[in-house]
Amino acid sequence: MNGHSGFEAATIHCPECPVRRLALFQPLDPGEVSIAEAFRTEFRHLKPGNAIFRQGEDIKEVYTLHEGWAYLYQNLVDGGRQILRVILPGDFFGFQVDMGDGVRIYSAQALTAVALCVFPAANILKMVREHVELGIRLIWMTAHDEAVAYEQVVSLGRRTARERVAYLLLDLFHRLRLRQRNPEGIRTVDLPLTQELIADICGLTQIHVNRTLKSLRNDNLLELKGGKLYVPDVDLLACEAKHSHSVFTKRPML
Amino acid sequence: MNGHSGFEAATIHCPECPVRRLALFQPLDPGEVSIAEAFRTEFRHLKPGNAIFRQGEDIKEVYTLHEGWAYLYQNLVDGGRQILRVILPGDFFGFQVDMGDGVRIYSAQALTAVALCVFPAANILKMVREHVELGIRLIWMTAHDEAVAYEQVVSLGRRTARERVAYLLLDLFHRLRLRQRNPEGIRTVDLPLTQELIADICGLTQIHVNRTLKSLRNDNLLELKGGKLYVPDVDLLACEAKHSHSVFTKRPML
DNA sequence: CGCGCCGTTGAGCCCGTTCAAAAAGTGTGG
DNA sequence: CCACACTTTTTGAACGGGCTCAACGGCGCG
Repeated sequence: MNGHSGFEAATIHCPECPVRRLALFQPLDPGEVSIAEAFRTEFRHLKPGNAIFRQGEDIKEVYTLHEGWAYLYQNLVDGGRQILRVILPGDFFGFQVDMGDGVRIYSAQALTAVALCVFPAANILKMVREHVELGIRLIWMTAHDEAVAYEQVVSLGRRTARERVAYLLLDLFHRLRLRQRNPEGIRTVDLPLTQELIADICGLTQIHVNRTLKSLRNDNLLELKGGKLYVPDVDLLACEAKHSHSVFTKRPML
Repeated sequence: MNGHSGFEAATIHCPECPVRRLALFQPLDPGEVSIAEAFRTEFRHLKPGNAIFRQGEDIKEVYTLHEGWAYLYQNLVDGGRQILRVILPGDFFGFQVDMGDGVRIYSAQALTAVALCVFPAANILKMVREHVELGIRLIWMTAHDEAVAYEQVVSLGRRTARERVAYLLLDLFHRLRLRQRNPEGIRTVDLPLTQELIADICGLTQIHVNRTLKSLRNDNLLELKGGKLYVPDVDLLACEAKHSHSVFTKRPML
């Protein structure tokens, strides 16, 4: 599912990689991109639900998601969990402070079937020291992730269930559209999230997510069924999501 | 208030700066620290409540807080606000993606009287290109801020009011203790937060923060009065805060 | 003294939760 | 193609944590 089409690891080369424009190595000139490939050690496939890494493990690798959906999350003592970030193709993830001796402070899991570009964590600092521009790129991406995290803090701290769900789906809608050939005309995107996952992102229960979606559907703001998200009017949904400023505008990448 | 003691800008030099061990330039060897000083353009004083920068403004500077308290926040359309991060002496802040042409996505404000080390934003990339280790340090700090933001996401998404307030005060207690000579023995710290500010951090109302503090006080977990926070048993409070893993342990800095 | 800010307390309401159950997919093997 | 198990979605009813509205007390300061 999700259009996975059986790549051979050996046939994927970074310079012609279709998701590269979104990824860590995007700003490098063609000669430098091969640097990335030299550092990449593996091209890995995982099934839906498989763990990529777990809270508490040593940090051995960092990743670029090549295909499919994944997410970062934390488990809680009471059995619940909070999803920290949804990862789409081209997104870089798994980078963390204490890369040397630290452990994972969150887990990562494949949501659909995924293909991953794997880089050894130990090489990252070496890479940065040898190629300063790559270091700057890494600073940029980490700062972007921080900004996105702050946006989620605002959502969870101050927005209602309707606003949170609207904001999440709008965000995903934008990010997915940018990965398409002709972003403008698109009103429907594939969205393999279950209501339970939406709940774990928005800090709600699955049941209340269901009622919230129903309410949004009744107001013709969106339609979510069978893994497809339909948004008739993006501006209307944006209004509902109440994002005072916007991470979408001037978004540096993704 | 808050022990502000009238420094002269000219008399503060980075190599002997008392908060340097916490700051951006901590890992540099003595010779390199003077680099930082060469880039610093100003040592600025602000009064309580003064804005450091505002949402929507161009990004012209980044900062290290030298003395006092400050915080980052976002205003919402409905008049509410969400505090994103509390800044203590030695903390570096104001760095953001799109440093060149972007605008602030959040505001920063002095909570007490503050003293700031100001660096021109335009020089940051130049600095990184000339001193790779400083770039690595910047990656590290940004990744740390991201981790702290994720922790707040978990708090706001999945924890009760009691847990959120307990977690916040415990976090501040830890951070403040680390800035003291003899961290172990300390049970009381200065904490100039009003209940309204705590509410804006924890995503609650001031009234409910009041009731929550009362409840925590009744259980002998903490005492907060007259700008002083007293924690009789850190472990007991940590248990209440329910942080499954800990940003405190293995904390790389701060 | 009077004003403004901050903290405290009470009463009632509402958004989102919990508990419970049924309906509607979805995939698997016979 | 159907039977079966399992996951996901839907709906109902009742509870409760945190909010709103309102009022009062304490404290610092001009």
